[in-house]
Amino acid sequence: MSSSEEEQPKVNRGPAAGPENRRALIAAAREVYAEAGLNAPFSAVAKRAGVGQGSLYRHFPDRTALAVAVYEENVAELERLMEPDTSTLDDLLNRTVNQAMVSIAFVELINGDRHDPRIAALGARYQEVAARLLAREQQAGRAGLHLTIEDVLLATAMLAGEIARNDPDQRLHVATRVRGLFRLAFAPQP
Amino acid sequence: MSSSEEEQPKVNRGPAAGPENRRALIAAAREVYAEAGLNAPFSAVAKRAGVGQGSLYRHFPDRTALAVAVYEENVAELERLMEPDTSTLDDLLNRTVNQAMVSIAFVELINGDRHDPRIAALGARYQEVAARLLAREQQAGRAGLHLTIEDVLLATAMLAGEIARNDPDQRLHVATRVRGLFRLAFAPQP
Amino acid sequence: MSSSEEEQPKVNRGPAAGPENRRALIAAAREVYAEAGLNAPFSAVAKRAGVGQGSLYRHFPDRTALAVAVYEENVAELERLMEPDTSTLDDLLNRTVNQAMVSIAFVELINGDRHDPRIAALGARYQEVAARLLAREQQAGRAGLHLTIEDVLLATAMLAGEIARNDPDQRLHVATRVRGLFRLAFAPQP
Amino acid sequence: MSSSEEEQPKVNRGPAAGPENRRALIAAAREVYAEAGLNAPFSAVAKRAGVGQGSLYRHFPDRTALAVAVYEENVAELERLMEPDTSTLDDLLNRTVNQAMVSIAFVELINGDRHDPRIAALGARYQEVAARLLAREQQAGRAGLHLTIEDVLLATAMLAGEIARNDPDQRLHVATRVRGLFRLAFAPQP
DNA sequence: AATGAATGAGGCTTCATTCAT
DNA sequence: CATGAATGAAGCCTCATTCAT
Repeated sequence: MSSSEEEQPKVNRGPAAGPENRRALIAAAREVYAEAGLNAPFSAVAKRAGVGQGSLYRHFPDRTALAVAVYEENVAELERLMEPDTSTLDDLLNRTVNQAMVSIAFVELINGDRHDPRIAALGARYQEVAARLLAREQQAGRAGLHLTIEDVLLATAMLAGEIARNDPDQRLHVATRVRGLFRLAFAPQP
Repeated sequence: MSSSEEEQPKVNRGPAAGPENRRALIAAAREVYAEAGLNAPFSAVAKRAGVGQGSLYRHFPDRTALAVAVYEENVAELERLMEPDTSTLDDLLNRTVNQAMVSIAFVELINGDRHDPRIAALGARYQEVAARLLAREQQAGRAGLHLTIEDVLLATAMLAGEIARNDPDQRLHVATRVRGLFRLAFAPQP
Repeated sequence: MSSSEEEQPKVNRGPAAGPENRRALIAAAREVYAEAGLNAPFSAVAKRAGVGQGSLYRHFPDRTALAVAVYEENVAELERLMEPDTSTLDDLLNRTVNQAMVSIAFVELINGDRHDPRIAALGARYQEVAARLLAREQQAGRAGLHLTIEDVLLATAMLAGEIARNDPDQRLHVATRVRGLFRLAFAPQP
Repeated sequence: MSSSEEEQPKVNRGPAAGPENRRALIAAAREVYAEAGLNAPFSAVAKRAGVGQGSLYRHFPDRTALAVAVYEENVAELERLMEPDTSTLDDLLNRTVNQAMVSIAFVELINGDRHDPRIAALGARYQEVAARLLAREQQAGRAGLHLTIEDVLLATAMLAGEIARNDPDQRLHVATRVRGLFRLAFAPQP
């Protein structure tokens, strides 16, 4: 019984643990947020990551810093996925649904304090993706010319928000109906 | 600071103060909720109402009881306004916008714990109003037959939610664009 | 549905209700104490008695006053039961067991603040009963001459206290063993 | 009041204070319990120890954890003292008297929620000590064969309980009389 | 004299944040 | 740089007690 069941007294591994801790914290935060929302006790993240409170504060001086780090990855994924010439607004909605269903807190963050520059930066990247898709779809005649980028952003925000509000077992159904509404609203008008 | 800012030592005004306190609490709650959302400290409501903590608990044994009392009035107003034969789905959206703009927390409540029977009751009344309007509009050919009552409820929830998320000076603009989207989605399909 | 299920708004019955209320309060207190001990919320008694808080305070200005009123009846019963020439120390132990099993709080009271004159008065009456029994038993040669009244009081107090500490389903067993010990200790010594 | 009564603004002394705080908390608890019983405000312990509320909770997540820590020491002492071959049941009673006189709450604890596993563990150790002594005394012919371990446990519990109920200046006297009773009850029967 | 609401102090517990090691 | 304990403010809720009616 030398190692597996021991109560690891958690030796100070020194500076080397830096980047590793950072990653562990982000991963832990993602889990914690998914379970308890953005308002989960900050300390719960440190505990789940198996890292000291102090280290958490060193890496992420406040709540937002951590949340931004977590969801920076979400946006990055979105950018990657929307890259190909063939991706559509519908893909964006689709991806939005998936991310929202996995991680409700993303919505809370994006819709939280939009004035925080760090959040605004994330938002800008998101908007960039949406703008590209919209332009392409309109040129292809698959999206109405009445649509603005703002409309698209509003639609994704509302879709994600609505999914977040519903019980997990309702989400698929809700997502389907809401996307139905937006498809009608996005369609080229006669 | 001669009289209004005094720290009233707060004399026991007796049972007569009961109904008055109840009203004061609801009013205070409406303000507090508007400023800080549904999760504002419960005690802040008592303080703002100028009422003891205990009295708050006597009148409203828990958070939800208070919120329901506050928003019961909103729903009642809605019922009254949607009564006339001439009211439309558009009126509903319109009213939703107004209420949401005044009191963000209404949305939080309705979308909060929908399993709480007290909240469900409020929700049912809301749904009743929406259902009546939808039927009438469909008969009049002003709403598409593809629409279900659920679509309408989702639309109002999303509209209100989106308004709530935005800064006050953005709300009118946001409301306008969102309503534009839903008008397209609601229209009779060719 | 005129009377049975109504939410009696509890009309102020005026002075007439005085004595009746007093009795109701004592009865309610006995129940409440039995369920939750002497430290049960004072207000719970008023509620159970169906009487206003104010009336409770009028009749019994403090916790002790109420408890004393409740257990005055216990002592009176004891006095009555120990009256006959044939009653023995064993009867006293027996009765002690019964009362303790019914109402643990009696023990708490007697063992509470013995300096409170009201409690002391109850105690004196109790002691009087015990003294009479002891004298009689010693004369009859059924109790050892080494015994003092204090011994008897200590024994009953400890017996009651021990019963009170145990789970209800253990009490009978505990009472039996403890009485066995005291019978040996009380017996005339060779 | 130059230095000892100062309102120390309380600087964070760092982790080093940990073990020291733990000891201070146990010591403070012992005092507080002695003065006000096991139900003394939990926070009073923190205050008396000169330690933050949070630290108290960190060291002892609940009331019972603290009480067990406090009285673990009592049992340990008992075990040590009853070790020698020459110790007797009388020594146990004697020691019980001493501990009870110092620390009333020990009795409350052991007799409190016996179902709590932590308390049960303490109780088991206590019982073990008593059982060993009883066996030895019976073999030596100094204790009656009618006695069971349960009798001994009941006797010590009642003795301690009775001491706890009395005013400090009465305790020695009470202890003497009660022990007299139990000596008779424990003696080998003719 | 009864009623029951009002009041607020007090105890509990949870976290955000700091800081010695 | 990491660690994890210390700190205390803040919100929660429950009563004991008072008092207008």
